Amino acid sequence: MPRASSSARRAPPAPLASPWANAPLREQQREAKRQAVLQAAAQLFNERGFHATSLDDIAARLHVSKPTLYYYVKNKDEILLQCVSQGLEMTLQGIEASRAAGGDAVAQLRACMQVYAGIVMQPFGMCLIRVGDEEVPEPSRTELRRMKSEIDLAFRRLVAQGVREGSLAPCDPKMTAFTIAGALSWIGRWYQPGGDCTPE
Amino acid sequence: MPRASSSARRAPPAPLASPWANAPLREQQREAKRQAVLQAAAQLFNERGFHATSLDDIAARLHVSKPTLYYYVKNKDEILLQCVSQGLEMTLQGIEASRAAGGDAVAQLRACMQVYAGIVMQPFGMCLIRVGDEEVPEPSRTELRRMKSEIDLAFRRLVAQGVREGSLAPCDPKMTAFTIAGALSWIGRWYQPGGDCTPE
DNA sequence: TAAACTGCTTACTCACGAGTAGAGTTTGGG
DNA sequence: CCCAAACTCTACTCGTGAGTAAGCAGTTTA
Repeated sequence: MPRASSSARRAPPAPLASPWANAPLREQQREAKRQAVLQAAAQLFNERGFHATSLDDIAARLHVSKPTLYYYVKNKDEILLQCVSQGLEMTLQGIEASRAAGGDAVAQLRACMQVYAGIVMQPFGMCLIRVGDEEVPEPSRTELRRMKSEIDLAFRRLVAQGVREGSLAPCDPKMTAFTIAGALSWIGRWYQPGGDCTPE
Repeated sequence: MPRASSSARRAPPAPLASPWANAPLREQQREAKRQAVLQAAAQLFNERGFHATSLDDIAARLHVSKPTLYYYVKNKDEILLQCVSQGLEMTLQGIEASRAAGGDAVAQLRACMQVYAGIVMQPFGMCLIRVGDEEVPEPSRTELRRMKSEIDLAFRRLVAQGVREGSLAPCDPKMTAFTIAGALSWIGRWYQPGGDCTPE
C-alpha cells in the first residue's frame, strides 16, 4: 500500500472545509474497487475453477485491463487468499454470533447450520468449498487450514454438547460434524442463484 | 512400468503357438499401461487439481516421458474424461448391484451408501468429487452430468420408496438425497489413505 | 537376413497467461 | 492555469505447459 501518506492534517488558513476532507472518501472508494475485484474473481473461480480463470478474465468482467488489477492486489494468489479468508472470516463471525445468541445446543447448532448454509451460497463462501486448499501456496495454507478446523471444532463441540444434554442421539461427534459439514458444503456445489432459496 | 518388454514370449519352433497367439496378450498389456496412466493421473488430479497437474508430472510419476503418454491417450482432457467416466461407471454398477441384491428400501439405500462411500475414497471416484465438471469440455460434460443425475435419481427413488414403506421419516426425497450425497461426497475431501477405514 | 512394427525417446513448436515497464489521462489542490 | 498525485492504459517479457516431429532400439514376421 504505497498510498496512505496523506491522511491526518489540518489546514492552517481555512476554518471550515479542510482540504483533504475527501481523502478518507478516496480511500473508501479504493477499498470498494478492491472488493469489486475480489468479488468478480470469486465468481469466476466458482464458475471455472482457480487455474482456469485468467486475470484477463477477471479484468474483462470488470471492464478494465489486467494491469489495473495489479493496482489493487498484489498477485493472483493473493486474490484467492483474500477471497477464502473473507469467506472464512464471515463463517467464524456467524458461528460466534449464533453461539452468543444462546439457547440450548440444538438451537445453537441449528443456527450455525443456517449461517453456514447461507455462506456457501455466496461467492466467497463458495470459494471456500469449491477451490481446494492445495491451490493456495504454503505460507497461508496452514493458516487457512487452522481456521477451517476451528469451524469444524465448533460444530463438534455443539454436537457433543447436544449429546450430553440428551437432545441429540448419542453418536461420534467427529463423524457427525463431518457429515453435517459435508451435507451443507455440498450445497455450494449445485446451488446456482435462481431456483431455491435459503430455508433449510 | 517402462520395462516389461521382456516378459512373455513363445518359441517359434514349438508345435502349438500359432503366430499372433500373443497378439491379444499385447493388447492386454497395452490396456494395463493405459490404466496405469489413468490411475496415476487421477491421483495427481486429486492431490493438486486438474489444471495444476502437468502431463510431465504424470509422466514423471510413471518414470516415462511425456510423449509416451500420447501413445496411450489422446490428450489431457481425454484423461480426465476417462477417469471421471470410470468413476461414474463403477458407481452406477455398484448401485445396480445393491438394488439387485434386494431387501427393503432402507437396506438397499444403506448398501448404495456403502458403495458410494467406498468409491469416493478411490482415485477415480475422488476425481468425480474433487474436480468440478466445469473442467471437462462441452461435448462430454453433458453426458457426465446425465450420469451424475442418474445416480442422484437412484438415491431419490430409494428415499421415496423408504418413506412409502414407512421405514423412513417423511421428508422431501430430493433434499434428502442431496444431503446424503453431500455427506458422502465430503468424505472424498478429507480422506487420505491411512487413518480411518470403510465402515460407516 | 531384411523389412515392418511396437514402444519409447530427445528435441522441438507454439500459445497462453502471469507479471512489468512506462507512458497517457484524469482529478483536485494551490 | 499548473502541478502532482491517483488511476488506467498499451505494449511488452518470460516461463511453463500442451501437443508434435522425427528418429532410435528391440522384437516380430517373412
